[in-house]
Amino acid sequence: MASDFSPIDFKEALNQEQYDAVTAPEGPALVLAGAGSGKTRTLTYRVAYLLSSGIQPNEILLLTFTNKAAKEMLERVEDLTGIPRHHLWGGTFHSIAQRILRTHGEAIGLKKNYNIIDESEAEDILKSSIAVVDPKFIKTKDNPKPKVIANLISYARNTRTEISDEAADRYPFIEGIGQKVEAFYKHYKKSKLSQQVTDYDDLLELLLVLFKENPEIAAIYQKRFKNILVDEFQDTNQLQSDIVDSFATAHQIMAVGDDAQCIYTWRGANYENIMGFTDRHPNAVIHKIETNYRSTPEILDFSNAILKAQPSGLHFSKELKAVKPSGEPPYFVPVMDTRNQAQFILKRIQGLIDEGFNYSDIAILYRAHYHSMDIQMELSRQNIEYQITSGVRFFEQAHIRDLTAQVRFASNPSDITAFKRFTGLLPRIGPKTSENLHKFTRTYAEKNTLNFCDALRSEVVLKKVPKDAQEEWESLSETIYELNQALETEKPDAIIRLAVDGWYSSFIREIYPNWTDREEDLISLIGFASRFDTIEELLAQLILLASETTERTGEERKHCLRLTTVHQAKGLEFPIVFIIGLADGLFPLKRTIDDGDIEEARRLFYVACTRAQKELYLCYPMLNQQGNNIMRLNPSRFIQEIDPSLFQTLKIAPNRAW
DNA sequence: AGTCGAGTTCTTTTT
DNA sequence: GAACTCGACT
Repeated sequence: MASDFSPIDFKEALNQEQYDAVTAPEGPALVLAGAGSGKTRTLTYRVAYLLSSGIQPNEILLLTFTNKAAKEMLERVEDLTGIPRHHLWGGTFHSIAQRILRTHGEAIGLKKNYNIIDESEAEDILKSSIAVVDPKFIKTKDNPKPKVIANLISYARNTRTEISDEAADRYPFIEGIGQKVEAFYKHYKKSKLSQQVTDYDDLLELLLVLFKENPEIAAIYQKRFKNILVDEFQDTNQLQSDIVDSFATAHQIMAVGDDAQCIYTWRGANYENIMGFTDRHPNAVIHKIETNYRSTPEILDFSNAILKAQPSGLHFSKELKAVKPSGEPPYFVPVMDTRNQAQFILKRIQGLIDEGFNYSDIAILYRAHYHSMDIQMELSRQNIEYQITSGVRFFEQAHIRDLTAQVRFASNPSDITAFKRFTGLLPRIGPKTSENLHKFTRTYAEKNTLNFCDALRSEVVLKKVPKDAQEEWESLSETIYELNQALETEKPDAIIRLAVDGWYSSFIREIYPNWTDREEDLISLIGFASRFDTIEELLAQLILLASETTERTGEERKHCLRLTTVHQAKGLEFPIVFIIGLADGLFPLKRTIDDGDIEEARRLFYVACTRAQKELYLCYPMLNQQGNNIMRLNPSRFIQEIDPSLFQTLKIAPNRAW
């Protein structure tokens, strides 16, 4: 209990800037916290401060951008105050929305057991919708692909613009594209509702619909959350901003962010949210936190110089002030090519280890995953362990999705998307056959007033299954039926265990040569499931926690070298940072130069550099070879625009040892 | 009509 | 290495 904890000495724990923000009186506040200035610290102490001044845990809403951030902050609050983290409402916008919809969704036609689908499933549904609405559309070569349309729709929804306008904007040369995409979307929406599934954007949109149509439900939360805190405010989009507004009707909000670190506009992040905060909350107080505890003055000077190249007027002026002792200016390292780059980095790392650094002190950052290929190869060649926050996430692995699809379906038999996923594993069953089977079973079940999962294992249905699949079908349908029955009585972990031991366990043995690895994953899923009280909550979190990457080896890997994209490195810090591929075409990417947002790429570079505490290496490969053709590359424009006195160029002769 | 297999192309960022 | 295309096969 909180009383067991000695009162926190806020004055002692914080600097003046932080203290002012943490103890700010009621009313809207905007905290502009630069990189490394203790943003998380400020936010967690703010929560602790509120709690210590008598606010109840369930009166605080803490909205974060990632699950990781939410977890970290709640843990720190718990350490500080002793209040268990689950007493607080903290999480991503999506997970909070999910939580509320699970309770009140029925008011807008969402059953309690609705399922959340991921991006690829959403694409599949959209694709079938397009095929229904306009069968010729997909076959016409000049038309955008379903994936691109899905992207466009999502962007429009997140920025709260008309889908038809967005489509017409992007494809002015396609006749009537606006109406078409609009029609696709309408069908897609209907399809999801009939399956009782929601995509990511639905969670946010439907929450707003729920609040709008049911003011009495909205009032519950508006009244309850006396304090709303939003992290990474610069990366919120219009949809999220509207959600914040729908909670904070009395301006009881503290937004924390750094406009210089806005790197998600491609996902609809709206710079205006932070820049126009004081307009929407007229009495807002701005707190600037500019003391940087992370980096040497040299690294900070360099980072500040990146921002100086920004066109003026689009940002709050700020300059990070260093308190750390002086170090070496950042190294600019031209290398021949990416292989050479890998060799340089490995040699230098060896040197750093000899100097007494640990592998875990070192991070290698890059713009895109594939930039790290050569480094990865070199690292495994030399048997150096590394931790990579890779593109493939735990939940997205095929076997995890196969298994959860079964549980999902048993829990919500209208989820045809899930049905297609696992039935499609059987021979001679593709999307079409799967759909027909579902339709047939439904009619049969209705006629005989049978439970759907019961009907699935009947003789009549079996006869409709292609011959090659019938044997597997008997075992599969039995498992689905068992799962469905178990939902009533069993806990989530028991249900997952049932699925792991069922049809799928024999199936993976036949399909995958490395089935033992995969079975291990599935078994770890049972452990994960035991953390949840209801199967709905488990299924939701499995999707929403998708970014919780393959961390099962997490514990033993903590001590090793980190490879990560700049985006995923946000919020982290390392004594030694290597940024690789700093050439025009790689960072910024060619695509960004051609038709992207250079300003955002520059902010991304700023984020990358401000991760470094002691030493920063900027590697520039002069040649890039893709396939057979070799191309000359220019140094990244972001380095060229910086005063050369702020960094030192390292000349490495091909054979010179470090 | 729908599924399967071989061959080909191209790699952003995440809830 | 995955995702997509295209032609062959049931």
